[in-house]
Amino acid sequence: MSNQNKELKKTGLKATLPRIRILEVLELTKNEEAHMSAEDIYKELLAAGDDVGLATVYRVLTQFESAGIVKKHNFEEGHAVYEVISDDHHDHMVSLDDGTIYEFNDDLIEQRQKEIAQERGFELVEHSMVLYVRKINS
Amino acid sequence: MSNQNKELKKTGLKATLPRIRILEVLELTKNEEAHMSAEDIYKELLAAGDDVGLATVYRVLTQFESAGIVKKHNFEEGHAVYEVISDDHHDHMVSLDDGTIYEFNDDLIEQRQKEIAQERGFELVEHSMVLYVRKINS
DNA sequence: CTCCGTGCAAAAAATTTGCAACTCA
DNA sequence: TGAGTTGCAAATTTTTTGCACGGAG
Repeated sequence: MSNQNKELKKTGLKATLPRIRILEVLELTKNEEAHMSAEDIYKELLAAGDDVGLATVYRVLTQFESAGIVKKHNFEEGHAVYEVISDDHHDHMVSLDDGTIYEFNDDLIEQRQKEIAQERGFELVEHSMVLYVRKINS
Repeated sequence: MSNQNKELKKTGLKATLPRIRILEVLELTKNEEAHMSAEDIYKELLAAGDDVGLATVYRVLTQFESAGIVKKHNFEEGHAVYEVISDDHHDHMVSLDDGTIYEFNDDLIEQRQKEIAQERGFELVEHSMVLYVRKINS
C-alpha cells in the first residue's frame, strides 16, 4: 500500500486513482518549492498519460484543503496555488535582486502574531508573511 | 481644483470623471478599513448615479496601481481588493468567520523583520503580512 | 451491489480586450 | 482638434456545478 494511499485513508477519502495521482504530483514537487495551480497539476497529469478532468483536480484540491493535507495560497494574480502541508512552518524572504526565495522562521514574530490576534478577541489560525529584501552593498 | 484632481495630475493621468469618482470612493472608505473589490466600487458608483462601466473600473484600478496610488491585495478568495496607499503603514488581519478585514501595526514585528533581513545581509525593502483569525468562542 | 467519485459540458465568476463614440486639455 | 479615455459587448481565464456513467469497497 502506497504512502498516498495511507494518507488518503486517514482523511476518510476513498483512495481513487485521480486522488492518488494528484497527491503524488504535490509530494514530488514539495521540495522544489513549486507551488502549483490546479491547471499546472492538470497538465502535469495529462502529460504523464493520466486521464483526469480539470474539474476533478479542482474538486480534489478543495477536498484536500478541507482535509487539511494541502494549503491553498492566493499569492499570485489570477489563480490559486497549492502546496502539501508539512510539519515545519516557515515564512518567505524574496530577494528583489535576483528573485531568490529564502525560508526563515522566527519565534518572536510567531508569538507576537498570536498576541495581536488575542488582544482583539481572535485566535490566530494561520498567517502569511513575505519580506522583500535587497542585498546590502550591491 | 479638487484633491482627487491634484492627485491624478501628479500621476500624469487625465482627470476624467470616472477616475475622479473611483478615487473618491476609495478615499471615502479608507478610514473604514473597507477594502473594496472592483465590483464593489462599480456598484457604489451606480448607486450614486454615475454611469461607469465595470471594465473601466478594472482598467482605472490597474492604472492606479501602476501609478502607485492604490495597492492591490489578494487576501480573499476569488477576487482582488484595493485600498489607497497612505503614509501610515499597516498590516492586515482577516476574519475567517465573515471576511472582515482589520488593520493593525506592530512596532515589535516591524523591528524584528528588519533584523531578520539584516542578519542575512539584506535590507528590508517592504513586506506583506496577513493574519487569518477566527473569533474566540465564549 | 451500492455509493462515492469521475469526466464532460455547461454555468458562474472574475477580469481583459476590441472598438466606435466621446471628452478633457 | 485630437490623443487619451470610456462604455458596451464579446472574449478570456479561473473555478464551480449538474448529471449520467463508472469504479472502489
